[in-house]
Amino acid sequence: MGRAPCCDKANVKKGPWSPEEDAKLKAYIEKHGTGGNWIALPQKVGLRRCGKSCRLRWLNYLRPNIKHGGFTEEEDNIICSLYISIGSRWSIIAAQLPGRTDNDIKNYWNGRLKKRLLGRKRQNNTCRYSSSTSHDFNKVGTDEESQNATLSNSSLERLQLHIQLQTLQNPSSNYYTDPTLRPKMTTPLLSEKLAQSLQLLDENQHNLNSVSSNHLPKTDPGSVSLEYYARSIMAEASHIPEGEENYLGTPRMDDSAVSNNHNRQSFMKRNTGEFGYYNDHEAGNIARDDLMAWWPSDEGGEMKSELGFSWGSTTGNIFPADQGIFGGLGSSGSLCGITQYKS
DNA sequence: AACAGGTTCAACCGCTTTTAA
DNA sequence: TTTAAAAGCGGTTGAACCTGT
Repeated sequence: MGRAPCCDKANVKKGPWSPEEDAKLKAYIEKHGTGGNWIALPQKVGLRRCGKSCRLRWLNYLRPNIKHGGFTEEEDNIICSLYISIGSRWSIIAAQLPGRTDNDIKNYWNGRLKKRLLGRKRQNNTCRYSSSTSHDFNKVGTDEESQNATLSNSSLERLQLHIQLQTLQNPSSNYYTDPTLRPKMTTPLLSEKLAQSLQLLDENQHNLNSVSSNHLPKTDPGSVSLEYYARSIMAEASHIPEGEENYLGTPRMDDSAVSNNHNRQSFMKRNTGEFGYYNDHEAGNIARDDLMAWWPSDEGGEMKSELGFSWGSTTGNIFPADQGIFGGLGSSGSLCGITQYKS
């Protein structure tokens, strides 16, 4: 038994909105507001539309200060970074881009940005994953369906796939020391940041083995790879002030934090998408449920894990977590190893 | 000019989350 | 605390438009 429909489907108009409908809805909301009840709104406005349809039309098209098209390079960078980091959380991504709607960003990503970033699915039977390290995906597996399924995964999964393929094709390859094995990022800025971060990791990779915490899993370097840096970059990039584009990979501390040698943690709130920082000594006060869950469980179960970033001069400066928070490692203030731990 | 295939984007669908009674 | 309704969200669809042959 399903739930009751939100409106009378038989008597509701569907399809594109006419200018008259737009004008009616816009005029009413501008004068009276939504009244906090979209379902009741169409009747008040005098529209034969579903309340959900009105809401969508208002939010995506009619409300003031909406921008359509003409995405800037900066916006591209933000979208790419966030998508790599958090996946298709369009509403959260949209929250970082004033005037943009989740629908717009989703369309832009699916229609253009993804293709630009990842290349076409296939071109002459190959996947143009990276211009410098293109792979023939037909070499991996023979089942057409499974290939398509793989190729339609998120960019993050594709990045992981890239790494896996590298490992499969060349088990002795070292992802950390051989730049040719790393996928290229779309934009020069992001690419540069990634390179910086990876370089810092190269220098500090040994720290991964020096964490003393029972909470940390053993870390397979192959699994602590690109996604962590991409995620780090995303979190960092969102806070880079204008004119300070190169600060990534160095500690972001305020004066007191520096003088007290306190490390800082970045976080992203689950509901608002808000980014923030707090110092180590505050970590225990953070409502863990507020934090973003970043990692889906392996087999499609609920998302349980959370991700913390940390950096600074100490190693293993982990949240006081007993169920699913991770160690970050730092050396010379760099963002480097970040370790996942699932509860 | 006609057609096919690709792209764009508004809108819908159905599921999940939140809210309020 | 429970439950139903509303809101929010992301995936998908399909019509309009674009581009190449």
